[in-house]
Amino acid sequence: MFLVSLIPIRPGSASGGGPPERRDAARNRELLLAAARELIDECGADGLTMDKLAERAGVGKGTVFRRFGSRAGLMMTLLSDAEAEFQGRFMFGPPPLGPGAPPLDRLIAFGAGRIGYVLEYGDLARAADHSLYNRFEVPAVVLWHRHIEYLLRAAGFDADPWLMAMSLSATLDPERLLHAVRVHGVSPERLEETWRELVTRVVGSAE
Amino acid sequence: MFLVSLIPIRPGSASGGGPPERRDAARNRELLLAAARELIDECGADGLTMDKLAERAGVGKGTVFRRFGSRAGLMMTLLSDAEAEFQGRFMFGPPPLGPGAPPLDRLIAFGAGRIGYVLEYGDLARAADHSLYNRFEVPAVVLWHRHIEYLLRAAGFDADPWLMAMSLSATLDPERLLHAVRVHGVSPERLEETWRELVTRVVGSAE
DNA sequence: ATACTAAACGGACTACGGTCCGGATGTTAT
DNA sequence: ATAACATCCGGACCGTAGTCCGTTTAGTAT
Repeated sequence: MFLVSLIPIRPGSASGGGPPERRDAARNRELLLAAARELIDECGADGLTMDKLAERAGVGKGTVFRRFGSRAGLMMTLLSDAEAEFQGRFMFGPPPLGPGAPPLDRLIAFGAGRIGYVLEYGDLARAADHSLYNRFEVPAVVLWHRHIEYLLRAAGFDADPWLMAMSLSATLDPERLLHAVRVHGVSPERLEETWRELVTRVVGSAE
Repeated sequence: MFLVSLIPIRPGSASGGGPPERRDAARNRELLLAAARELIDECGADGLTMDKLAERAGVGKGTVFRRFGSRAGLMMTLLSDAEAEFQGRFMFGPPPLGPGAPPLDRLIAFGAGRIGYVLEYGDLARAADHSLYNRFEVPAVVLWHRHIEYLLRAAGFDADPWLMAMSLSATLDPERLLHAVRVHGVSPERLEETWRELVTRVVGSAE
């Protein structure tokens, strides 16, 4: 089963190609991930700074950035298990999220799944999204986009599915979802219902 | 004609309430705005730093932040004329953007107007959007949201117009629009067309 | 004019993300 | 075992947004 990484750099020992990782590097990665989880437990994802992380893990700051590339890269790594699980569900899992259900049902389920994911991981998901530069070029983000585009096409939506997929993705942006829930008290059910309404109408008129 | 400021702080001598501004403060504001426009001409909006701005204007850094609150606040101030003009058009101007046209036509025109605005001001609009904290609570942003919500209701959309307006707003986010245009070569016409498609379908099925 | 006060000033300071490079370390070929 | 080499390490360093507080100054009352 092919999964697309949330992170653009080597995720460990797997993912073919290059030479294997040196043992000290692997050890430091584990130290860093453990320290990161500790810090997030104590201070929340927003309270994690790269300096604190380096100190806690007992490594230099350069090591942190060599491993993860950026703060967002670190957050993506911490989410990669959950991300892989979600990818597995919408690509190969049971309907309606996985293949087998009508495209519209899959689209609705995809949004609900993504909303649940974002609300579950909260600040972590938001921090992982804050790439600033290539926020839209992260492999996993590209995959979501292509999945939505594919479902739109499958549902018979022919007018610029690529761009419409981009617009629909915008709706699921973690920052916006969390803001709606935390500041305006919107319930997850309302979020899911609005997504359902949105995609139903976008796809529905395409028949 | 009531216009809602893009910036939450006193925009100058007008906007009643508090005591008038001291003359040195007013002079420094003008110095800063002139210096900011110069720097943006020379280095682009992304190349403007608060230190360079303070130095160029010949004032202390503290003064810059007392005036504008943040980098995003400065950018909003620089955009406030254009923003006021846009507000005037969609609230009081001629149809289809202004009142008089059917709600759906106004919605379509609003998106097209906003797309044009974002593409015209580019990095400046993006920088102004980067508040990070209360990005969604800026008065002008709230106004756009309420305008979309109002038009949705007027068009007969009854299922959670507030949240649907938020979803539709997400589509017009400067970062996304600029990314689509600059990285993926999407034309403004395609953006407008997708917006038209989106709101037509959302509103259309509501009858 | 003078004294007084509230506002504004300036720039040193902090916090943070991210970069750099000389030195240390693991891996591998001989 | 040794040498050679690629990789990794650490932490000093940088640029930037934003804060703080002792000092200065504009407006005002006398």
